[in-house]
Amino acid sequence: MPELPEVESARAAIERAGLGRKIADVDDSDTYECRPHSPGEIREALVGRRLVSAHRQGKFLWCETSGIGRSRTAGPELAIHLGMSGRLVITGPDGPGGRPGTPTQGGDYLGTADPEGVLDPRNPAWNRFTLTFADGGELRLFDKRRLGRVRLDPDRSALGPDAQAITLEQFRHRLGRGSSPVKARLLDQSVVAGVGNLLADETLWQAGIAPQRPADELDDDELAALRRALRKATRAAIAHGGVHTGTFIPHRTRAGHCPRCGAEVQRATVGSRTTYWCPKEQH
DNA sequence: ACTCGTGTTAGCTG
DNA sequence: TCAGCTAACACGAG
Repeated sequence: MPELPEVESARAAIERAGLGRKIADVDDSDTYECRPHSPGEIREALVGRRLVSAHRQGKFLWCETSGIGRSRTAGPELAIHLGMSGRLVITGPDGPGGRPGTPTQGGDYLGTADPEGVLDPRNPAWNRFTLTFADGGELRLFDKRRLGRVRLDPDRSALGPDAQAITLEQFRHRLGRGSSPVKARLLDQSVVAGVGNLLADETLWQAGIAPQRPADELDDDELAALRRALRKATRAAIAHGGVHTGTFIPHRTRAGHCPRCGAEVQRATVGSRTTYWCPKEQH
């Protein structure tokens, strides 16, 4: 279930296994995830091109594409947002014939085990978008809940600096403004890109700051501590393969206890999202 | 059986 | 302009 770390691993997988392969066909018939493009529009734009680079800003992922044939004119950017339930599946040149869950030559199935075989490309149920490469392999967006998005030439102008790359000065100016709860600021992708609900709770817990504090009441030291905690939590989550590996996240349950002081964690809605925090350590 | 939710966005209201 | 809420998406978990 994607937060920033899963998006980064998807980006790295495209870089490792998806670049340079010629696009022979595109299934963009899901009018919801490919909206506002009409069916066939993305296929028309991409057939004959290759993905040449993969980028990420927060939870937003996009690829640059090549010209067609010897043309040096670059193609459109292809953006893929995983939403809340999307996963990328990249298969190797031996394509759909590979056994489900088994890495195929030259590519791999992303994510972990697939005992039910739902990632098998022959199971069409939740495949929302597919690039078929000339070598027979595929890059697919697999998304049960249909919250993902695919689009050409995305507008990134409203996206804030990436959570890992944001400078202290940027962070102070963007985050420490407004009367909203500081957690709402953290979750606002136009303020800082990449923080989801779980990562926000982990970060606030690490920094010892209560989620409902008005953002403009935080002093410089608290904002610095918050940024430090954000970068640390993000880095750790990427290194360990997901935000679930955080210290506080496993204790985000009813009757959960703070892993440091043992106090019972509080639960409330902050910034329209379910929020857990330690009332003893977060102020 | 029923409620809730790791994300985003459009649209509305104050 | 800012801030906050709701619906939509569609399924799994508890």
